[in-house]
Amino acid sequence: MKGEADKLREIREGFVAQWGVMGTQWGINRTMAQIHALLMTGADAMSTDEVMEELAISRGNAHTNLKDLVNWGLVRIVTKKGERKEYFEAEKDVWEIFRRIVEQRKRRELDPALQTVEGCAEETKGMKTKEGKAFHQQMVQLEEFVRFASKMSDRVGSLPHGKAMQLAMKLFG
Amino acid sequence: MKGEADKLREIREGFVAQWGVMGTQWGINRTMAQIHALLMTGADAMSTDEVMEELAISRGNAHTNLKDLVNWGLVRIVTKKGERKEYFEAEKDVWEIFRRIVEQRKRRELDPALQTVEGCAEETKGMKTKEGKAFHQQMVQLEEFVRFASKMSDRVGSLPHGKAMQLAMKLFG
DNA sequence: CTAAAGTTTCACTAAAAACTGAAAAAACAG
DNA sequence: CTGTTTTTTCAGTTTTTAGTGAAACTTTAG
Repeated sequence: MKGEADKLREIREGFVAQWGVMGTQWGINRTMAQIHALLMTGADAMSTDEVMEELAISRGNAHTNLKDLVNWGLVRIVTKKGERKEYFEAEKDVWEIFRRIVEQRKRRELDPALQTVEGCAEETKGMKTKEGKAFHQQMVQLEEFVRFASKMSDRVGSLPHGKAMQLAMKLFG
Repeated sequence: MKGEADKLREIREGFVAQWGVMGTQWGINRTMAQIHALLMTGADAMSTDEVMEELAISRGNAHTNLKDLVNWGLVRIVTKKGERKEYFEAEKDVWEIFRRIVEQRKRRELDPALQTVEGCAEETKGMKTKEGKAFHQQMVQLEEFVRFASKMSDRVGSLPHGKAMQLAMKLFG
């Protein structure tokens, strides 16, 4: 008969693998998503070596992706007293995870888009031809939208979990 | 002296190129983003050959990405009377573009995630160990969140432009 | 039907991204 | 300091994804 611990390990491995696959579809690399899943579902913080072992990946790969996760604010470094090694621990609160992701994506995707679109809108401001006006108009629309999205991201980031849910539910029924 | 048309062409080319770069960061391939930018900022629908010419890409590439854009609902096929060729025309309304993207991403990213997480929550339902309970709890949290996100996506998709802005502004100031 | 125009597919190539493993650098205990 | 442990970097390799171009297929005009 199979113990509960074995069954859990199996299910967890399945989750980690699946999360990895989904990561690739999200435009995140597989390893990073897998490490995240692993840390998110584990009781204790893990060392680089433990992560390497568990996922059968190289040190370089483990290291880079752990550090990337730290940069995303999804994982933090902890140290155990008397030990020299770094351990990694994931943020587990789902709303907090969401906030961090929104924040980063805003920074990486929205902000650069805004710059581009702003520039194009500015440079076509006074155009007189039909094409020029249409292009300018399109850029203005886009700019407005990106600004809006940007603002929304900021707001989401500043709402605490419960409040957000409440408001959103009121808004959308 | 440089004419307005020339300047516009230059700016537009810049926009198309930039949009392509941003596409890659969004996890969308460069060509697809470029074609989208091209069609979004042009007055008329374009044929496959025109797109090939403008972006200096192969027929296969142009074809595949145009069809992908059609599948995303961001571009539609139009035919000119008396002509046999297919022409492609982009949705230009920014809010409508946003809705389509939300809809597709939900289908491609949220729905599969929900399945995975649901499964893991279900399979660990009755677990008795500390680890088992913790894992289950984490899965339940995730499931709730994904369901919430899913619902929000649907709601966004069903709101008309003006209404959405209004409501959102009220909500977030 | 036949031929021309247009669309789709696909084996192959090119480019980009991810990963490895080992060496270098940094941190630290004694 | 010196030796040991741990972290970081990076040149080279593998894997994955994107793109090419020509052939196959489809559609329609004559």
